[in-house]
Amino acid sequence: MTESKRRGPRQAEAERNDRALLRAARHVLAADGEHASVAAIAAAAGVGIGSLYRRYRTKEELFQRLAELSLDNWNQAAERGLAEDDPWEGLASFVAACVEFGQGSLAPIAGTIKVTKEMQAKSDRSDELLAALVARAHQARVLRPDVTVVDISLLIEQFGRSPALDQLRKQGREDLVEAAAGAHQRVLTIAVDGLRACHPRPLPGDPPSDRLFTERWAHETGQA
Amino acid sequence: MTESKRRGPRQAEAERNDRALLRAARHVLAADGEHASVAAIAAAAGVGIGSLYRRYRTKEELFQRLAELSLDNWNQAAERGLAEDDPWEGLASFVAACVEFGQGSLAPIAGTIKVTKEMQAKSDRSDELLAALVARAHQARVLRPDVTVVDISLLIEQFGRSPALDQLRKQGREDLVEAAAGAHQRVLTIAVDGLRACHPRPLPGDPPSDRLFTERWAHETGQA
DNA sequence: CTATAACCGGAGTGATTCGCTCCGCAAGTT
DNA sequence: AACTTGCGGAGCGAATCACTCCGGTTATAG
Repeated sequence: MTESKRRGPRQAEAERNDRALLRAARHVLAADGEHASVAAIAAAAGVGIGSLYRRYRTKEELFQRLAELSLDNWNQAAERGLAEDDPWEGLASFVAACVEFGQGSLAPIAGTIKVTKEMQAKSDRSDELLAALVARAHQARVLRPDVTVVDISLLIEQFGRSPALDQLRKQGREDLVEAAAGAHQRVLTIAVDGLRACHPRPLPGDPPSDRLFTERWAHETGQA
Repeated sequence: MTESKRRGPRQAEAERNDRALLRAARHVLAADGEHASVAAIAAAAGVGIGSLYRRYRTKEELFQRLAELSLDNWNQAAERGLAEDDPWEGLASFVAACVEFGQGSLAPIAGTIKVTKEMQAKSDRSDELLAALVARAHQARVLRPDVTVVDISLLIEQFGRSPALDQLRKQGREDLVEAAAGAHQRVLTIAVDGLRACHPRPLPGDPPSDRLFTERWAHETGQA
């Protein structure tokens, strides 16, 4: 074999484990918050602690990678949404994709993430993409007129976790996890329908400031 | 004074502290999940650890009291909602009251609560009250026809916590807490509007099973 | 088959945090 | 002043944390 990919006998298993780790980290982070332990993450992924530490030198490094993946997922979902013809469906599918990924699971560790220049660029791009999605929906008059970009972000964060799902998963009730996921989808559908332009009454209070997001992330710019 | 109430020189301070403790416990539980420490709760309430343990013999006893308060609040809110003339306003105000109380903050400790006969009675009553609220809204044709009692419960649980609010509170950014609370209200208004009967399309998936709730609470019946 | 390289799992380690106790002190009452 | 009641937090053993280290296992090469 002259392939440049395979570098070891158990490379395939290693890649599977890596994916399982990142997925498990989201779930455990959602269930346990910022105190989520590496032991719990490794156990949820079905791998040993040693395997986790071979890939990520520290817990922070794993979380950093998770934050990067989350931003990538956000941007990809937004691009797919903009590629759709229907402005409403584009926005709705974007919200659904972010929720399904579990975008809200990293809220508890937001303050511990180092914002590198690379991350900052991705974050800026995510702001632009969401603004474009919202503007397009407003122009098509399918989105409630006083809904802002921040409202959408908060809605995604609010639904980015499911307390019922988290707890059932931790209890090991895998039989109910699917039902809980379906129920979560239902409630999300209800909330998204509340964004439609058919509701005449204005939203209460002032439009929310984006400081509700910017102030929650660390701003020390390390190196990429 | 022949009053039977005052039993000591600092009784008033003690009552204030007790209220502050219960309030702080909800906030810390929301922010830290099931691993919330008594030290964090006492600090958030502005009292010493000793004062906490004089009122509650163990951490579990405090959580137990919190669960009882939560059920009481639920039932009182439901009764107020039924007392309103407008079926829609009655349901909406019930949901808002439960969300504001932070009903969702005890989801992480649901599995650790002992269900006494007293609690079970209150829980049964809460089921009846919510069913009545929902049935009345359905009969008035103001509630989306395929919305069930479980959907409403999940919506309340979903909004019973605000990740942004929790994190800002933990960071001590009291200046932004008010703004975050207002923003949370906005998003809740959006979601509740999604419950209105004006949405013709059916909800996805099967109606959710109430096992999503019953299976998450411990069932060992201790004594009241 | 054997040898070897790559990767695995988890027991062990020092440091930290946990729930909880105990006690000296402050604040009211008489 | 004497006394009662509640206060705060230092300190304790136990539990848990992030992380290291190494003997075992699996897949390929010869």
